[in-house]
Amino acid sequence: MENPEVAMVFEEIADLLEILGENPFRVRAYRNAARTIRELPEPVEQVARDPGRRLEDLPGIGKDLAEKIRVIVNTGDHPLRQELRQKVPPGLRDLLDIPGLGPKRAYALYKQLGITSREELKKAAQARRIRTLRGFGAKTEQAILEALEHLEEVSRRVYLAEAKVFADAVIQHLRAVPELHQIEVAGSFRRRKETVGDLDVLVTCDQSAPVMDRLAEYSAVRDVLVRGDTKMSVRLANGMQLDLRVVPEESYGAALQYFTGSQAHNIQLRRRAQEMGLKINEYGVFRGEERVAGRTEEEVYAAVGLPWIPPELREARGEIEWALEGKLPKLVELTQIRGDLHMHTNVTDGRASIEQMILACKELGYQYLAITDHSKRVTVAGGLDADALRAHWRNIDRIASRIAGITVLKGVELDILEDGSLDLPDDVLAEADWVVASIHYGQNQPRQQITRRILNAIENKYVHCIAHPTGRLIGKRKAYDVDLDLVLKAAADHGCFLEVNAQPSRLDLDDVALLAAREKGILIAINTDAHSIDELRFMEFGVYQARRGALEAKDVLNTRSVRELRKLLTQRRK
DNA sequence: GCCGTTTTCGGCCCGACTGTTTTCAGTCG
Repeated sequence: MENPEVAMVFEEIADLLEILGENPFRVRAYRNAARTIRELPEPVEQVARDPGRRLEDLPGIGKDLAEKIRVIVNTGDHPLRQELRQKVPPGLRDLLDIPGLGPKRAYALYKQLGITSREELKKAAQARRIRTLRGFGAKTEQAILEALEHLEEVSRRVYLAEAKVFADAVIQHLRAVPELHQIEVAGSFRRRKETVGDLDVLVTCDQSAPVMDRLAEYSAVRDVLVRGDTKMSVRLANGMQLDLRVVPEESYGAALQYFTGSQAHNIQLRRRAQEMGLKINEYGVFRGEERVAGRTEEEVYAAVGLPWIPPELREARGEIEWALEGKLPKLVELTQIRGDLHMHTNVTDGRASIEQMILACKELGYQYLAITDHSKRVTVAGGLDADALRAHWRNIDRIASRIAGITVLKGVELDILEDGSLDLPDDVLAEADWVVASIHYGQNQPRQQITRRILNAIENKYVHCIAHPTGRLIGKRKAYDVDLDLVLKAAADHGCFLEVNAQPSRLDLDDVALLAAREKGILIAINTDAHSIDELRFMEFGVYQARRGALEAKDVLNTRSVRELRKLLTQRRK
């Protein structure tokens, strides 16, 4: 049983308990457990079945939840969920996604009007029956109707890359206001999550009116939703909501910390403050009435005895412990990237020529690049057979010899075929400087089969790296049903590299997998998989994902010099 | 339901906002 499945049982139990008005801390315990399991880098089922391991050692898992996990992995479900479903129709959970509706009101709607789905809710609202309930009014009823209309848009998350286009543009637009001092986008955007729901923009300024006026007239603002003295919300052209908050200078750091989150990180931080007799809120760190910090984030963290923690790590995955022990990683930075090892040219499905790609990489300041066009199986992309590939490589050599100051590796994106074999024979691969292997076909194979395919590739010494190792397309296509734990183990054992694919829709390996890969000492290549010159700029997003996985420069293959790189590639083939 | 060099019981992050209400519960981030 997969971790997300186990986590979903606990999530549902948490929702149902909450709707029933159970102890909120008991609800939180189930949610914490769900999160722990979802982010566990190995199958929780494996921990449960290993007599040498204790589920109780996992954070937030005590005796009771450990037993429940055992029941779930053995039976696929837990009686408590069934019991709760008797008391609360499961459809009621769907109401929790509607802004303004929480567990209490959802239960009131069910108890008093018998509503058990969004559809029934809509009918009741249209019939003006909701306003008759105590605690509800005409405004709430109207808000529910509107929320139901726009639910898809409201709950939509966009790729970080898309959010960044808007965030950068808004910041640039607002900077023109002379009254503006500081401005930054907080929230999950600042933590560089792979998708972003809305933008939280913080500013300090002499007067808020000119800043808000300027935002209102921005071309990408579709609607102004709310405008007060210190807060303004707008809807952007792509459907995203943007919240602008004006905060006092002396609270800027505290507000930035607060609005950057994550919520789980903030809870841990505040608990620590509490133990020290302090209180943290968005206005500062307080001892009694006295503000002891708040102007900068560094100040806020220092007030609770911690160094500043990079936003990408603020997910309550042990970063506060790292900070306390002086073990915070020195995260890899874009400027440390010396080359890009996965890209395509117009010889297969790319848009730019060999020469254009080389020149563009040189322009980016890289020391090297690898050209990795598709192998023959990928027919839709015009994949190359052995002869065509050899000719392509000769061509690359010829063009590269004319361009000084950058090293060009002759590579290939080698298809891992459905039967587990590789698309080109070893003698051809041996002639390549660099081989990335990946799956394009047979993505729906059962777990064992598809895992075996990837292991075959890892075990072949001519394969340097596995590209986009899970094949997911965020929000569009699920990952292959691959046993990532086995893949990581094999990669570590065989010295095979794994990729973070920097395409905004891919970004796999993801942060959680990277944390596990880092533990195992696997070297990660951050590659753009660019199909055009523009896409070389996606490197930034790959680096963000690597940072969320706590990777340092030493953990990343393509921070190495050409010499070191060549040495590592040779080692792999021994 | 979890957790503990102040605790095995009594805590569990914190404040703003909204709409509904006459002092606040529910929701949200």
